[in-house]
Amino acid sequence: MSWTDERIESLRTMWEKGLTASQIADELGGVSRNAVIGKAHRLGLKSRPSPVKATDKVAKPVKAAAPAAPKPATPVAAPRAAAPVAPRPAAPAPKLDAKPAIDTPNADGGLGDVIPKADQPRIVSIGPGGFIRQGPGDQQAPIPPAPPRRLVPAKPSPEIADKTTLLDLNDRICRWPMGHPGEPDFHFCGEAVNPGFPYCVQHCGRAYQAQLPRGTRRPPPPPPFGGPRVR
DNA sequence: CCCTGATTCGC
DNA sequence: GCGAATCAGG
Repeated sequence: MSWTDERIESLRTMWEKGLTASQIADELGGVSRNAVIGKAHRLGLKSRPSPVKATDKVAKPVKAAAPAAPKPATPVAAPRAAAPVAPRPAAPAPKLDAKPAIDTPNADGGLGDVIPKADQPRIVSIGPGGFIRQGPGDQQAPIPPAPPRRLVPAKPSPEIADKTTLLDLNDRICRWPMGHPGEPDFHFCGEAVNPGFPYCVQHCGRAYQAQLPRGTRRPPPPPPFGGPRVR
């Protein structure tokens, strides 16, 4: 697999959403966790609560320590420690624990209890497929074209026999995705659409809320549509 | 052991 | 540029 623009874009999004490299690799498919991390770094986006931090304690007695002897001309090649070990940056990250527990698909209908995030400067809503909708003020990339994740040939299986599949979509039923493309239970909402919109009334609320007039106090932050990994 | 991300380095 | 191998903390 190669890093197409789409795949890179997905990688960026997921990485910024806090997904682990494994999850991202899993989601993208065809790449390893390492590949994802490597790519992320090459893209410049890095640094995230890493389990490995400052190794300030001892001068890495990993291999070929030899702190005293400046190794004049060691015949025996010193594999990795050949270069002078520079002190690691060790960013003083302000301890932010707790995983991104943002993913809590609220059951339909009851969006009553939601935690009013006071420290959230701007409202970011999540679009179908877990894509972030951005306000007019902070557009950054032309991602409007359909969220192209891996699409599978809509394999018919007993589990989705009564679900709304890709093939069942038409302009009168809600096409809000439930689950993730490629997964066995992936299907669409299937409710009657809110006339003029591609989604039912309820999902229109999810899809368009970020575009409501600024004054409209409508904090119930979207129970973010399942992050990639709902199950 | 498992997981995580960071880094190195041969390709 | 890519990613396996490796390292290192949880």
